[in-house]
Formats: sequence, structure tokens, C-alpha cells
Amino acid sequence: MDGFQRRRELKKRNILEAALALFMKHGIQKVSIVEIAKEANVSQVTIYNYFESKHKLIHEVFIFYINKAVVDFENIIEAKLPFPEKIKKIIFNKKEVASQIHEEFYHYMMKEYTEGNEIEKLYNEKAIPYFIKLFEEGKEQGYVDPNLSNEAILFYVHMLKEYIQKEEVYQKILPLTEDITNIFFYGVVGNKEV
Amino acid sequence: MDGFQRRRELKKRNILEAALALFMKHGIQKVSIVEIAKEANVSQVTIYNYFESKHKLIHEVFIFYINKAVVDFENIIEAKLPFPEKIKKIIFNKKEVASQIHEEFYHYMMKEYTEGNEIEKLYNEKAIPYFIKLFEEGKEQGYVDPNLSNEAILFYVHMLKEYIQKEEVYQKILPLTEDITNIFFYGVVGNKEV
Amino acid sequence: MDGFQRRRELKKRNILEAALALFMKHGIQKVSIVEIAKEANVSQVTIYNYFESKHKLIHEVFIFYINKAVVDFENIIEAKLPFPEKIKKIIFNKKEVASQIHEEFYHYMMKEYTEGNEIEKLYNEKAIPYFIKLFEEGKEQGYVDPNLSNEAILFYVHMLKEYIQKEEVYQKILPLTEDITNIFFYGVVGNKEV
Amino acid sequence: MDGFQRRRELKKRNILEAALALFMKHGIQKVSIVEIAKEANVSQVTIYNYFESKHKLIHEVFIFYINKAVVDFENIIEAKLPFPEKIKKIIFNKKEVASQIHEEFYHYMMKEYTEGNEIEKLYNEKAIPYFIKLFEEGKEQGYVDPNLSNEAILFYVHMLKEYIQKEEVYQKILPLTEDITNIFFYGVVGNKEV
DNA sequence: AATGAATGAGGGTTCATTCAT
DNA sequence: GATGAATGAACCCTCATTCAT
Repeated sequence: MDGFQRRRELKKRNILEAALALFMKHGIQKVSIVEIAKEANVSQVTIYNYFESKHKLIHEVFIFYINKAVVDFENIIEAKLPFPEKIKKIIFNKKEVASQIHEEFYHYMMKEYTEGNEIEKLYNEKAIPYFIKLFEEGKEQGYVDPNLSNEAILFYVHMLKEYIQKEEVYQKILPLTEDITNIFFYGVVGNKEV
Repeated sequence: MDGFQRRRELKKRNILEAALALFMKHGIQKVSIVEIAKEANVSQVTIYNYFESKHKLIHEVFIFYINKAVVDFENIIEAKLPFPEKIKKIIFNKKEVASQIHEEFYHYMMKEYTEGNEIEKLYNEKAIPYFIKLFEEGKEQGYVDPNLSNEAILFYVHMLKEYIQKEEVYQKILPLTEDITNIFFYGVVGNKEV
Repeated sequence: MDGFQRRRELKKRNILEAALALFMKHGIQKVSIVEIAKEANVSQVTIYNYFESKHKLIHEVFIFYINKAVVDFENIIEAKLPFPEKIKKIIFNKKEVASQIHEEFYHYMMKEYTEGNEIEKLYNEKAIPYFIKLFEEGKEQGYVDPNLSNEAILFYVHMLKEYIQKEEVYQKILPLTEDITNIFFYGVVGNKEV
Repeated sequence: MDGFQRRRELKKRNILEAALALFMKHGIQKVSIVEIAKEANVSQVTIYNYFESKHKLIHEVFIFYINKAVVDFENIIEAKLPFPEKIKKIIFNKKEVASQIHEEFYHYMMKEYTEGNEIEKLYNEKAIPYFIKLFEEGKEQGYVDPNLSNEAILFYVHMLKEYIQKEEVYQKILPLTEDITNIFFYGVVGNKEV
């Protein structure tokens, strides 16, 4: 990659970072191209030169975000930690990519995700295998009921993770961390063994 | 309430119904005042006469929605059903108010909800007591661990309910209903008694 | 038609007049909605309120123009004039609707005209019958070869009329009026009878 | 001309060809410099280096086009064909330079042509003499009334040629070819000798 | 009280042209 | 000399809100 291309990549990354930050803070519809351009210190048109349209920019921001998230996620899974700690980290650790995620950003992304496009492919190829590996580990160690389908557990983890990441929810449930972890592992019925 | 006022209230209700329907279908930002006016068969200005601004209209729509939701919710709680059935109904029953809720509507509402305003007050006064009553019932019948805080269970139920109501999630998890219910009651560890 | 509607129609007409004038002067692509709005002393948005889009405005301008043209045209046909005078008037008389017609306006209109839509219908219903009547009159009086198809004559008249109306052509051919008329009637071979 | 210059001329020609092709297909205003650059496989700036501005590029494209057209035209005039065949070819033969000419291109060119600049000079010097020669030939052979001014005949030929070349007209008048040729030679009064 | 009409501000997008390498 | 990158200005269009009747 020569100097030209390197600079191009750098600028593209700048724009993606700026867009990601703004989308996470204010959602997608409320963020205008002008704002992103200002945040990234480029002209509007430069953004169009790189991304063609707002729609395609959003798409690339998603991919950018997922790639970042997957790296953080990988680190947790591969770490030397007891299973429950990993789960806790995955669900509660907001520091992975961004501390505040705007709901609408998630919504848009999930919509793209469910429409069977590139983002879904990326997610399936990169993230799911780690999850499966994690759950199998949990099953082996007796932390997870082997009769449960991986899909169902995945759903639960996703939901918790996503819901807790909402800025308006996060602060409310911090004192409930223990209880929520308990419910995740033992359900509302509770741990009868203890 | 004289005839004038009654007609006034009726018209207001018409507008609220129209706005609610459109918000749920398309989100809030994408629905314009003109559209609402058309749907409600009134002039735009009439909407302004009644609600001052779009922002305040949205606010009143939320209150309107919650009041409706609470009624549906009340019916479930007071019904003669075993505890687990009530929980299932609350979590999975999409028919309560609307079959398809647009994500963004929820987001806006939740934001209003957490900003300590009228909507929160309404919710706290009307909905929470029913939940508490339900959970106490669950605890008495041995379905719920008495050591768990009501807040944590509330959080869990809310989360499941909200997450499942998303149109893009709903269809994916239908086959997982049993597993999800099991995790809710017994956690990922599973029911060791069986 | 009440006061409201009358004023509405008046304003619509104003906008159409302004648009028509500008389109004829500068063509269509070069004329922006802002310019039309300024010329008509209204806001841009008012134009959108009346016409929805530039495309539809253009369409209505065409219809407006054709209706005007047909009236002028009718007057000539129905007038008590010898046949050759009528033809001359039709071909050379620029004062009918506008003194200067921008080429591109014609181009756009003809495109619409050939795409089998409302404009074609309008033209066929309103203008063609007068032409046919005129040509039949010419044939009866011996001014027109009865073996010629009406389509061919129509084509010829159209072509001459349109071509001469071009601002860049008009001034050049004024001194040639006699010759051109002669060619129209007797062809380049000339009137052998004389 | 050394190697440098030859390569320069070649590139210039490439750009002109590309621009001409695009202008003829889509008109002038709708074709952007970027598109021309892409079609010619050069950078936009290269175009500016050679032509200074879009306006001047258009100008040079016109000259380029006329030169090409004149050559085709010359071939017809110098061919061994009876006079009426030459006329027919000139008027109806669309294959001379391009089969489909976008109207707007003609318009622009004609405007330049009438503004007393280089293009007019070129046309007067190169094309007109051939026309005059052709008409004199016609007069000698009795096909053209010697009393008619060459300007008037030129006007007629031009008009027919140009009008027929319009893509939206061409197909409509194909079945009328005979009649139109007849009108050109004998006028609407028709050939009384026959 | 209710309405049709009107508007200023802003959104996404395109383009001829210039800058910097 | 040639290029990719960058830009200011303009365009079409939308919307929450206000005006005038």
C-alpha cells in the first residue's frame, strides 16, 4: 500500500470513527452528513467521494463497528478466566467498544443484520463460532444445561448484552448486577442447591 | 363535560390514535405532522391548537399508550391463571396493544421514561404495583426465589418483553419459546430437580 | 368556486406563467425552482405544495402551454382568411403564445408528447382536428395535393413552425419568408405554371 | 510533431471522442466532467489541463464534430449519384456521424453557431461551399427552381435534416419518406405535370 | 375554533473546478 | 505532466411551524 492509499485509508477511518461516534450518541437519522464532515474535519463531498451515499456510509460504519466489537469479544473468550467471569464480562462490560450506545444505532444495525446481507455474514462467520465455543465450554464445565439449544442461550446473552448497553438502562441496573447474573444462571426460581 | 368539551376530547383522541398508529408503524422521526393530520382527518393547525408542538404531541401519545397498555396488563394479572402462564402471556403476548411496535417508538418512550417526568410517574403509579403483586404471588407459590429483589425480576421481565416485541426479533425466537421460558425460570444451569 | 379556490387557481396560474416564461427563455434544466419561486413571488415550498415536484410542474406547464397555443391556433383556423394566409400565419406567427421559445423546452415537451401520455391525448383531441379541417379546406380549394397524406403535411407544417420558432433561426430567415412559403407550396422545383 | 506532441494530440482526441459520444447520447448538461474522464480513461484534471473549462471543451467538441460531419457530407456531394438521391441521403441518412443525436447537443451547437464565432466560420468555409455547389448542380439539371435563393434552399435542407435526426421524430416519419420527399421537390400543391 | 396557505431552515446529493502530491 | 483528493455552491426536496382568513 503506497502513500496515497495509506492516507486514503486513514481518512476513511477518520470518517468512520467520527460517524460511529455520532451515530452512537445521537442515533442515525438525527446525524447529518454535515455534522459528520465537521467532526471528521473534511468536506461533505469528501464523504460522498468515499462512501457514495449516507446509506452506504451507515453500512460501512456497521461493518467497522462489528469488526471492532469482534476483536474485543475474542479477547474475552480466549482469556484465562472462569466461565462465569467471561459471561459477566461479555454481558456487563460496556468498555469493549463504546461506553454509550444509542438505541437507534442498534436498531438500524439489527435491521441490516436480519436482512441477510453482508453484515449478517460477517457476524455469522466471525462472532457466532466464538459464542458456540464458549457455550460448549460452559456445558463441559457444568455451568450450562446441555439440553439447552445454543440458539436459546445466544438469544439470552444477546438480549442481556444489548439491553444493558442502552444508556438509559445501564445506570439503573448497576446495583442489580449480582441478582441479574443469578437469574441468568439459575433463573427466577433460584439456586435450590445452595 | 358539556358538548363542546366532549367533542374536543373526541377529536383529541382521534389525533392521538392516528399518531400512535403511525408512530408504531414507522417510528417517530419519519412521521410528519401532515401525515398525522391526514390520518386523523384534521388540519395540521388543529394539531398545534391541541398539542402546541410535535414534541408535546409525542409526549401525550406516550401517556395515551401507557394507559392503554396498563389496562391490558391489568387484565392478565387479575386473571385466573397459574403463575407461569401469566408470565408467559406478559412476555410473549404481542396482542396487548399493537402487534407490531416500531423500535424507535419504544426508544423515545423509554428515554422519556427515564427522564423522571410524568410518564415515569404514571408508570410507577399504575404498572409497578401490579408487577409487585404478581411477583409476590410467584414467591408465595414457590415459583420465584424470595431472595431476589423485585427490581431485578422486573428488569428481567421488562427486558424479555421489550426485546421480544421487536419486529425483527419476534419471528426468530418463536421456535425457542420453550427454551426461553425454561431459562427464565431455571437459568442456563437448568432445572437440576428434574 | 369560492374565494379560497379562486385565489388558489390564481396563484397556480401565476406560478405556471412564471415557469413557462423562464423555461422558454432558458430551457428547463437551467431553471431552478428557486428562480421560478422568485419570479412568481412565492416561496419554493409553495410550488411544492401546488405541484409536488419539478417534474410534475414541468408537466403542468406543458399542458398550460398547449392549451394556450390551441386557443391561438383555433383563432387562426376559424378566421376569414384565404388558405395560404392561414398557413403563413400558423408557420410564421410567433406572437401566438411567446415570442421566444427556448429549444430545450420544445425538446422536453416533444418527448412527453411522444411518450403517449396526457399531453399527447390533449394534443390529439384539441389540435389535430383543426389541422385536418384546415388541410381538407386546402385540398378542396386546390391548394393542396389531394394525394398527400394528412400526416405528411402535418409533419411539414409542424417542422416549419417549430424550426422557425427557434430564437436563433427566426431572425436569419425573416428575409426569406417569400421563398420559404413558395417552397412550401411549390417545392424546390418551383411553380411551373407561372 | 514529435513524440510528445503526438501523444498529446492522441489523448486530446480520445477525450473529444469520449465527450462527443456522451453528449450525443445524453445531452450536454447531464454529462459531467467525471463521466467524460472515466470514459476517456484520464483524470478530470487532465481534461482541465487540455481544455481549461467545460465550456471550452464543449466548444472544441463542436469543432471536432463539424469536421467529422463535413467529411461525411463531402462524400455524398462528390459521389456519382443523381441529384435527388443526394438530397435524400443528406436529409434522411442518419448514419453520417451518429445514429442517434441528442437534441440538446444540437441546440447548444446551433447556439454557438449563430453567435458568430469560430464554429460559424468553420461551417461557412467548409460546408456551405459544398451545399452551393450541390444546389447549382440541381438548378442546372432542372431539379431546382433557379429563382430560389440558395439561402432558402439551404434553410429547407437544414431544417429537414435536423428535424428528422431527432430521435423522437425519426421513427414517426419513416413511412412518410416518399411524401416528404415529394413535398420537398413539388410542395404541397404537388407535381401537376404527372 | 378551524383551516388552507406559506415559510425558513435544513437534509442528502451533484458538479465544475482547484489543490497538493 | 498527470493524478487522486478536496471543495463551495447549487439543486431538489421535506418538515415543523406560523400566518391569514
